[in-house]
Amino acid sequence: MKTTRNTAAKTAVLEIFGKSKTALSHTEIQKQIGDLCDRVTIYRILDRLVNDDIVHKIVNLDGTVKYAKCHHHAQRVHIHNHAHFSCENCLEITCLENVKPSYILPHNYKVNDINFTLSGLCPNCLNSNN
Amino acid sequence: MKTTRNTAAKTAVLEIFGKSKTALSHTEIQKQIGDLCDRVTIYRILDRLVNDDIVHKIVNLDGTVKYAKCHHHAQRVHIHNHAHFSCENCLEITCLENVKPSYILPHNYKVNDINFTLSGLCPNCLNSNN
DNA sequence: ATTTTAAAAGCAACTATGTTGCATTAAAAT
DNA sequence: ATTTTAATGCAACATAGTTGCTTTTAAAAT
Ligand SMILES: [Mn+2]
Ligand SMILES: [Mn+2]
Ligand SMILES: [Zn+2]
Ligand SMILES: [Zn+2]
Repeated sequence: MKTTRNTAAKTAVLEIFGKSKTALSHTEIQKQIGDLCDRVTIYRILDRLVNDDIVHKIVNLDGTVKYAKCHHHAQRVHIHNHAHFSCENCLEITCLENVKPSYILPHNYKVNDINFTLSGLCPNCLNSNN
Repeated sequence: MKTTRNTAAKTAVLEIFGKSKTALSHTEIQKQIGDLCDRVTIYRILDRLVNDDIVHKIVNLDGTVKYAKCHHHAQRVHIHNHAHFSCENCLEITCLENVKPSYILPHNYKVNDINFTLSGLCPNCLNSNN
């Protein structure tokens, strides 16, 4: 069993996630980290955090990849089956933890992971853009 | 109104889509196209086909982007709200045209597009792997 | 407290994917 | 046949992510 270590960089990344209400891309994290660590290190930290079910990965229709903290640890089978909203205007991606899709799958499919992303206009942009 | 033209390259791409039962990446199409046209041309054809609602774009959790023919033209509001299945073993992505997620969104969100991708093991790989 | 060990980081080089500008070609309307 | 402009080719660029290898360092063992 390989142990996971608490490094300065990892702590900084987790702190950034803690402060953010929206999902963050590698680049956005890098901007906040500055030169505290190398950009490769951020990639590796994100990989580890995803592996340890501490953050989850969100892939948008435009190809951008973002990460957000998990708010639902207890479960044994850890699937992020909630929706994500991607605003085409402000480009923010938010977890909609309470929006869970229901669907009926044909037999003989084994689902390990779900990516459910809705794009459009978020409440903020819908109001101001009218 | 700008008109769309039928070129040799576009015809070839459409033919490739016609023959394929699974979704195709730019690279996969390029391999089949050979040197019939430049790789940039394939990108531009795919963009046009997506714009014209002839194919739709699928983004997988591993970041790979694939395209598949649309089988549902008639509708006015053209949203590809069906599920896609991405097999972690054979790496094929298939449209599950009949699997449509239902979900309840909070007020004030305007949805323009949906990306709903399930990853796991497809029926083929589930059988042969165990 | 000191030593050990292997996880994590730094750095450079590389790959993969997608984009842009501009000159040239060719589909299709006239 | 001529005209128009969508589409292509090509080169250069941009961005995101990966890999190999050495060095550093967290934390376990002593
Ligand atoms: Mn989420
Ligand atoms: Mn589809
Ligand atoms: Zn917004
Ligand atoms: Zn499979």
